[in-house]
Amino acid sequence: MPPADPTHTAAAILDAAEALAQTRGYNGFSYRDLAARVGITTASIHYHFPGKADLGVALMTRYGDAVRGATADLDRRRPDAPSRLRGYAALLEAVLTTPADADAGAAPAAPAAPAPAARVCLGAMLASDFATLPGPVRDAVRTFVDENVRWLARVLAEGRAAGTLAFPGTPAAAATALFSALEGAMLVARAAGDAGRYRAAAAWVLAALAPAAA
Amino acid sequence: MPPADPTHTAAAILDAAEALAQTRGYNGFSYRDLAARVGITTASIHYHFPGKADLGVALMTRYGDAVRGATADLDRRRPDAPSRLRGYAALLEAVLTTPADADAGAAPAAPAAPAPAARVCLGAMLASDFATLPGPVRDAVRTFVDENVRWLARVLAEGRAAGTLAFPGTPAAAATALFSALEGAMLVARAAGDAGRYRAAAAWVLAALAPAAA
DNA sequence: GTCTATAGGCAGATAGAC
DNA sequence: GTCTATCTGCCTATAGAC
Repeated sequence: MPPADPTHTAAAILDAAEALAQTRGYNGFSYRDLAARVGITTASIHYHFPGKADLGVALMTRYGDAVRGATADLDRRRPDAPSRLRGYAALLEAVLTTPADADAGAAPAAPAAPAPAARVCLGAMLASDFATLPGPVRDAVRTFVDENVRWLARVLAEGRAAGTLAFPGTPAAAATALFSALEGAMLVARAAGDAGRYRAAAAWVLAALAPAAA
Repeated sequence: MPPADPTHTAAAILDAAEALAQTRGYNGFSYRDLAARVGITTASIHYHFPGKADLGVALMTRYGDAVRGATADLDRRRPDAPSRLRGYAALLEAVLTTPADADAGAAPAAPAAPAPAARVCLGAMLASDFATLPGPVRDAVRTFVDENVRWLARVLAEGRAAGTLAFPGTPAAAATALFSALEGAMLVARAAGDAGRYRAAAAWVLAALAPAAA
């Protein structure tokens, strides 16, 4: 164990925080939880992230970077708009099916936790906690939502122009609805304890965007 | 002030708890917050609701009852499926535009709160908090989601049969997607600080369900 | 029913040694 | 960088008087 590697430690903290925030929300985990999972003390975490707001911003920013990278990949590797949208939906589905304790070392059997629960897109979780978020974290959440909706709107517009997609209204409105449906479906699927609910909702929205459908 | 009216006091507690839970989530408010708003002490609240789980169940159940009443009204008063769906969307929009402090007495200027934030459907808020919810509250959330999706599926099926709606897939899948989109749109709209985002998303999904659209 | 008083625990955060 | 130790404040909850 390399006891001195700030980058690694910070990343490990963020990994643990991400898993916890995606399952329990911004107020649902503490420095104590992180410390236990990463294997250091809370004071050490404060060294890397002075306040929880700093952690929150770093978390949402890193997550946004990852999603941006993934959508850029879809732009490169997928041939048309429908395929890109399917790829985006699959991206979120992967979050939903990633084990909640898929990083960090500890946290074997929950001592007093209600029970396990699936992960949800970090954007949806922090949007739910919006009222209690520090200002800077709010800004990061807004940026994440805007970026995703803008990317979807662009893909939607391209698909319509190419004739591979058909839908009423503006691409922006459709993008907001699509993003909302996917994020909402993650919450519904988790509450139902059935990832199939997400798949069904995602497939339906995508089908509704098909040129010959509706 | 009638100092002895259990029904009224319990209702006042639930009113305050509802407003807080819709803005800040299940873990975002305390007995102390409620006590301050209702004008009694935390011990008195424990008299009406022994534990927070009891409060949570009562909260979600009462909310579900109210929505059930509203959908039953739509069944009675609206002539066709599209109109009923518009009414349902308007129902949720009303939640979003209801001031967060639309009940209880106190809570004038927030002393250390990040800022005000809109309400969101209680079902969406508690679904976000799902991992941290006591078992009985989880069950109540599941029931709420199921009931709403089932109602939407029934309306969707009737609309398709009557030719007033057209959509791909099963009514159940469409209902899940529709519900997810509306709930998700509330979160997006609040994060954006713009209720218009909800309206745009809701209008789009409803347009996508029109017989001639897509 | 509502109160005062208090328990016992966890939260985020800091000081200072190593 | 990481630690021990500690502070202050909030949380849910209970005991017992009125």
